Amino acid sequence: MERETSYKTRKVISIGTVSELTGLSERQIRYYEERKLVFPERSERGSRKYSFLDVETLIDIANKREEGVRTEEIRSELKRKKKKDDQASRTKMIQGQLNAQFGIRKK
Amino acid sequence: MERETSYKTRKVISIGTVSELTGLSERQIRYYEERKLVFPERSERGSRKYSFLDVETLIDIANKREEGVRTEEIRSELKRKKKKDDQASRTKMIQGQLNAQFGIRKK
DNA sequence: CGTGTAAGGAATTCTGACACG
DNA sequence: CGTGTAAGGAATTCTGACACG
Repeated sequence: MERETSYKTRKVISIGTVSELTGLSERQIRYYEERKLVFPERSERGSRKYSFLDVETLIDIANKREEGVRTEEIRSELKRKKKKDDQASRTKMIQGQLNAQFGIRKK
Repeated sequence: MERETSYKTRKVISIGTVSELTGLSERQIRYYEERKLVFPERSERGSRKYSFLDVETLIDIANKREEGVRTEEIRSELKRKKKKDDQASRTKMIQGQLNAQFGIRKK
């Protein structure tokens, strides 16, 4: 069951556009990758590709950084949030499977 | 009331990526713009930027072309579809305004 | 630690044109 | 009509490094 990647998480935006969208320099964006805060994919020829979700994450990072939060601290916060989101998504997926099998009505 | 452009319609994808996503050559993509089938925006320095919706439109175009449909014909079909969509969107917006003003409950 | 910058190269994108038809 | 291609230039992106601190 191939889930088509959504508009929000599909990695198609190049770093220059991400820079415009976030107000961050390309240097900063690459550095946050080095510090494991964001995980762009690479195109065939090696250029970084980001999703809208990545852009939002980067905006969050920019805000935290302005408050003086260190990248290491931001990284652990993001990890916590990710874990939570993953759980929510797993729950939702299981719910979907139940609906599919037993035809539970929603709405 | 500034509507934040959605992930689907925000124009952020460059032509190389669109080419990968659609299987069309850059030449073809530019040509379809010349024939008014798609309307990319331009970045500050002039490179074309497409939305996910544009990508879907281009895939539709590719399918039609494979059937031998001429670009001019595709253009008028797209115009018809666009008119319909615009009407649906206008209806929805008015509905939203009504809800906002009179607090009509949905769900 | 976080970010700027100069460096050199490789890949991207653009436009206008010629080609075939 | 629809698409390929070679052409030349301008802008993009990449990496590794030095700098400040």
